[in-house]
Amino acid sequence: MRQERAARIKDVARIAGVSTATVSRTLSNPDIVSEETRRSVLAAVKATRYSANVAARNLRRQQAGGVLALAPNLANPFFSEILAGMSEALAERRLNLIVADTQFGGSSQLVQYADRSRADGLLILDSRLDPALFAGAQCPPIVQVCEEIEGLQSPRVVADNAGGAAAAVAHLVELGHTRIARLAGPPDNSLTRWRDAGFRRGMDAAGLSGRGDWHLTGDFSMESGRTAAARLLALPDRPSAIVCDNDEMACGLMSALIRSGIDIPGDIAVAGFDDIELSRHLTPTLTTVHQPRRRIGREAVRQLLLAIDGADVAERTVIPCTLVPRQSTLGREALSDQAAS
Amino acid sequence: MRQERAARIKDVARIAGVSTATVSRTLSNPDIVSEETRRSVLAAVKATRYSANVAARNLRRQQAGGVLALAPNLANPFFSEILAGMSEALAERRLNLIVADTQFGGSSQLVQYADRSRADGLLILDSRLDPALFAGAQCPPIVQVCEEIEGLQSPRVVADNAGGAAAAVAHLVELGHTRIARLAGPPDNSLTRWRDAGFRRGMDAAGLSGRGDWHLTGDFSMESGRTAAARLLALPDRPSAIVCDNDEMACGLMSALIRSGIDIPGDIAVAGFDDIELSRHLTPTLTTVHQPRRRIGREAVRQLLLAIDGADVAERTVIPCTLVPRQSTLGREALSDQAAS
DNA sequence: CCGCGCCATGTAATCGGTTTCATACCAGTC
DNA sequence: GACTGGTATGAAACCGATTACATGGCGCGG
Repeated sequence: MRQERAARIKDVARIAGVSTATVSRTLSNPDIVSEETRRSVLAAVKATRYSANVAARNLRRQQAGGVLALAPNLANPFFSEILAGMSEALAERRLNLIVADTQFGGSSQLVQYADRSRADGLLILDSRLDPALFAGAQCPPIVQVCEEIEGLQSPRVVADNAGGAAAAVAHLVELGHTRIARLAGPPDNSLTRWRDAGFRRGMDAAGLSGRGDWHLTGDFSMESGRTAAARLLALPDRPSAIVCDNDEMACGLMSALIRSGIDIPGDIAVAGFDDIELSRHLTPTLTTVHQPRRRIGREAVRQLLLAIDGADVAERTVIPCTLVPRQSTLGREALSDQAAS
Repeated sequence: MRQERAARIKDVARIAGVSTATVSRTLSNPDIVSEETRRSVLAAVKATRYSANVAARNLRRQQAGGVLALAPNLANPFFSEILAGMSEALAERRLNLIVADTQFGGSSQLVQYADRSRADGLLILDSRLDPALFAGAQCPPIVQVCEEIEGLQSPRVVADNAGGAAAAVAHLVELGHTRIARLAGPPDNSLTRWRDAGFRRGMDAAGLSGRGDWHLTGDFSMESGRTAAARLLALPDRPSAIVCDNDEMACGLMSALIRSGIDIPGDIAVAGFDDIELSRHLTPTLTTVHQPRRRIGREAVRQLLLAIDGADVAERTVIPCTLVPRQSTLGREALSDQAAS
């Protein structure tokens, strides 16, 4: 059994007794060839196990055959479900999902990604990228996902960050809290800003006013949640509840508070944001705002495909979030049977 | 400002006053052109913001410019760090990482992935795929990662599953346990088999013998861990420790045991496998076997690149694992200050 | 019976690079 | 001064598909 070269369209044409044009037509648009021709071409395709050369097709069609997702840290599980949604949506259109971790290679490597021949579209999940990277005329359509880059004009698909934060406040208010603090993310981050707006909206709706010394800031890491706990404990006048800008910080905060003998939610109720897998396994389980990540990924692809096809695209698509009440606000008894949910 | 077409190599050549061949040489092999020519070509490249068309280059070079990773479920965070390692290693060679979720598209879509023109290599992380998919002569080099497909001959990069399981047993033995049970994965899974071998090796080394009724089976899900707990509790003669084939099952098992009033590790010590992020946040934190996932990803790429370059490749590369002792075997006090680690 | 139009198909241009082969030039050697 | 060898470069083939354009045949209306 000799090592055979892959069949080319010429081989198929010869075997089927037609021209290469007819083979191509049969495969991409079967209806326009006659029944008989179609049969013999398909037979030849099967016999030769022909499969079109992707590079040749892409060259002629002036396309790349794939979409590139730029994420700040692939190892972060927050992204994996978004990527899964993207992969799912792209598979329907037979487009590849190419992923790149923006922390490797530096901008010298990144700049070449903004190239029509490399990707038919860009899904940007990292707000720290320089908008200038995508300014060239060769840059394919872009959709920003979750985070937003100031100064980069493109459609965005984001979670309802404001609505989610407002819902968290409303939930606490409903439980009787009036002394509500906030552990925010970095001030220049778009997520922080939207969640900030939602927090204030929620407070206003309840007739409450935020207090300056109850506004803590972190950097989305567990460690920063831990250090925020120390600042919280040092306050002369402690809040009865705190809304955190993500689950990691909430987790760090909770574990530090618990170690200091604080009861959650008895002394302080805690709410997070994102609903990462971890949240339902903490002790106590963490009340948080769920982002439908798979759906966000799918929707981002949907918008990108629209843009690639030249259709009108919503400048901003907002995906609703839902509050998931758990023990960190409700207490252990109320939910003991749902610990697994 | 009119919408300009991207510059082609011809344009660069004209501006620099040389042929396209010289431009191509200047960019891919600068040393073989004269100093003067190089300068004028590079100036023209900069002026036109020229960037080579990827499809054209790939077509001529008979390559794909990327490597495809096939994973069973992208949303599973276990894979994300492996993918991050792959992405990192591929970036050095300027190869794309294309990811595909094997649960979408079915095998009709999958079969076309095994094509040299689509990917320069395949990284297979899913052992449930049909080896026949990769039997064609057009199939690019393959490396199997973590899991192994029986009947698919190719290099493999796997964690030291046997060694890890043996280390878990040794750890329990050292703590004085002699009555050690096992919660295994699906019997036909390659991970289960290797961990099984390691478990027996560890037991043998300690002069212990496994008991048939202490061998439970699950499917790697938390739910199956939960149902295993019921079977464990129903045993007339309970073990003092149990080694689980992954962390998810260990997690489900622990939460069900705790709800039944069992103390961990007082009544039963529990060990897992994988060291997923969750493990260090459970209560009690879970003793488990850490797999260096990023390194596994990097190593898999290294082997694949060797295979692509036609070099000799180890048929099997085993990456060492390390046991991470935590509260579920040591008790809470012993490690209370390390809860964060 | 002519001519129009449609349908199925073939011919050949085209996509944009890389690389082989040929050539011109120059320095060094006898 | 002819010859050799090496270096820098250009002309053109080539990668393998898709598709614009051309063509031939056939049915049908006038």
